[in-house]
Amino acid sequence: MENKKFYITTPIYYPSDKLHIGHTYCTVATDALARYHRLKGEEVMFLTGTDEHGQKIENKAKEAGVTPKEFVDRIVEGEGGVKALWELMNISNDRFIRTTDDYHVSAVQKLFRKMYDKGDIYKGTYKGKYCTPCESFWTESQLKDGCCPDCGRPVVDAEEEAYFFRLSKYADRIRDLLENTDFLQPRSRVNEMVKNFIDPGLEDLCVSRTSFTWGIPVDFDPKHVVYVWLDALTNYITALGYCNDRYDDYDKGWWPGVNIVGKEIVRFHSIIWPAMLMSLGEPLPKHVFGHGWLLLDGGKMSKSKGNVVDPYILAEKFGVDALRFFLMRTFPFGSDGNFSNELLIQTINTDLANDLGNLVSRTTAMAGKYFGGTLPEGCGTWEAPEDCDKDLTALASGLRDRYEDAMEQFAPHKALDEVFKVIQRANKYIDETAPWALAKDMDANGRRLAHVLYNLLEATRICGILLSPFMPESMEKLFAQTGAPAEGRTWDSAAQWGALPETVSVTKGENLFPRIDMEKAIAELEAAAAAAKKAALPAVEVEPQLTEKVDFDTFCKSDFRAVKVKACEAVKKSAKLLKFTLDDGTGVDRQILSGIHAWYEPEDLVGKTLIAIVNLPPRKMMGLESNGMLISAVHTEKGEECLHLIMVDDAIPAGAKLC
RNA sequence: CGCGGAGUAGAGCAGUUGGUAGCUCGUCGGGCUCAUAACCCGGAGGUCGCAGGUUCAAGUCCUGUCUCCGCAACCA
Repeated sequence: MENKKFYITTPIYYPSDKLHIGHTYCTVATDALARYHRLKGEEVMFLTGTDEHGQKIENKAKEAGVTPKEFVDRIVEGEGGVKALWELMNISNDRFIRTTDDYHVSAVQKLFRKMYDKGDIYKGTYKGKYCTPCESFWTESQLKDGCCPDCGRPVVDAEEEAYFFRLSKYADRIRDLLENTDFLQPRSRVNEMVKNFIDPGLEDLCVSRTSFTWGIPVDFDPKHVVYVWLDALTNYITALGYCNDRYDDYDKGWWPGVNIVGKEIVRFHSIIWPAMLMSLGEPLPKHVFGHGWLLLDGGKMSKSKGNVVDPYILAEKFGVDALRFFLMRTFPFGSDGNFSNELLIQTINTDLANDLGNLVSRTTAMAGKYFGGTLPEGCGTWEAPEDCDKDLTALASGLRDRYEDAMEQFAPHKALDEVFKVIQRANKYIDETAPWALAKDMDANGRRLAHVLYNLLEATRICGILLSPFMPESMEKLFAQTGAPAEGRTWDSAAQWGALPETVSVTKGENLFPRIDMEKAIAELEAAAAAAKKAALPAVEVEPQLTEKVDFDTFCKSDFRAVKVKACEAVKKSAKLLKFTLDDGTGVDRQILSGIHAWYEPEDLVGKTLIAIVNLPPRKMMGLESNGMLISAVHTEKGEECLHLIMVDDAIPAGAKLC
């Protein structure tokens, strides 16, 4: 019997910058769904990847002084890059596609031609507003006050030759797909798409560009590159081998699959993507699910706001599983949610430390204390179950099915809620049965006590199985402590109360989820964020050089001299100023004030030979007169100003002129 | 202007097909001591933005209205 095939994808991310918690959210969710289907015994293919073409990356690479490929290589493969992040987050993707991969490039060219031959792609003229300095086309609606939204300069009417996809031809079928099937989820997204885009009428779509070159060339017309629609969306099938020989899974029945996407690209996935597949004569995705966003302080997180959350820091600090769990547990998958560090820590403490971790801890501790870690034979049954026994077993036995319902609806937050109802019930069960009281008379109550502990282990086992798609590593540790064997960790066994052998060996191990000190952790996170911000600043920055020329005579008028520090003291009531008494070779002491106390202590400077300009007009500072200026080298390091006084060889006599 | 979403206890949020308003934190009181100062029970606290309407019954449907947020060609 062949197992059911399940294909699931994340969007391919745009590697113009480091990925943040939002990308992590999406990928973790898809991973949990993939692992859930694997747990059910299905054959799973899980794809993620990167969308590497386009003008923005071309520009970013230019700024960085590297080729576009070098630029994306660094972000995708490099340290702290996309692949490293997924590895850290324990993402179980089977494949990773980069749109710069050879097989994808040639496949896109082939299917472009296929659609062209069919007549669904045709050559036309792209008319729009063009910003010459930015070399960008804009539509009427994109313009800000009639000017380029990027640079604010005026735009001109322009047109260029381009290829178009006959999207309009498929409008009716798309409307039907959206309105009358469960293709697009959650359902709330349907109205948005239909009202915004279908109702006003679908226009044909420009699918090629000549204004930049970082893309897949149209092979029969190489001055055009394929625009992102065809390039990016088709990754879901080229990665299976569609139109290429690299893989042969497309023909093996892996397609159609499920596309998990962020809400901002629902439009492309629910209108353009199915239309393209219709044109190619291929099956449509089973579902496109548009999840919500993680917001910060109620607003969008973005690089420009400087409020992006770094998943690396969080995973390192709180653990990968805790972070994964938090993301899935806290936010309804289909809608937006407000991210905060406080909420993260609170969720970890409440659900993982207090409820689940503590349940495991007290259960395993008691099994060890009262039975040496192995419960007696026969502990799985009890002749006269009390209400609390029935309650717990009933709730836990039915858990798998309720969990499955939620997961099938793409509602992991609901599935987790069901699991934690059982965990909370189990904690209550301990209070109700009071094992420590039973343990006082083992002769009379030993069998009852063993049964109580067995029930707790069973409830924990079932929860552990269902939590493993979310927290794979931690559940391994949990099973190691509660002694559940491999056959007691399966999907089937999650619906079987009593699947745990009675005499497994139970060991109390380390705390699965340590409690987090909220105040301390928040303080550390803020410090880390500040440090990261600092690290992002350029290592060394110097003032740009002046382009304006100064004529030689003017330069010669500046009288630079070597001077020796005879005395130096801080100016009272001034944070910055030092007062220098200098020997300038004239025999008369010269006094200069300099605002460098932040960098130098006065006693360290006495006797040094410095450089000063001596013919500046006198100037009063803090009531003291300064005659000239000491010369320093200044630069910025990690956003911090640095200053070095120019000190020269003490062999140079006071008053020596610099020229 | 258009489209979409949100307004529910002090805070943050749940509330599939309309039928006694829930959760986490906080707060007040009690219990327990197996456990990660954790666990269990109970109390206080909400006219579910506002105004109408449908209904035996509406946070849940309809109409109007106010406020906030997002989207408007690629940012999960």
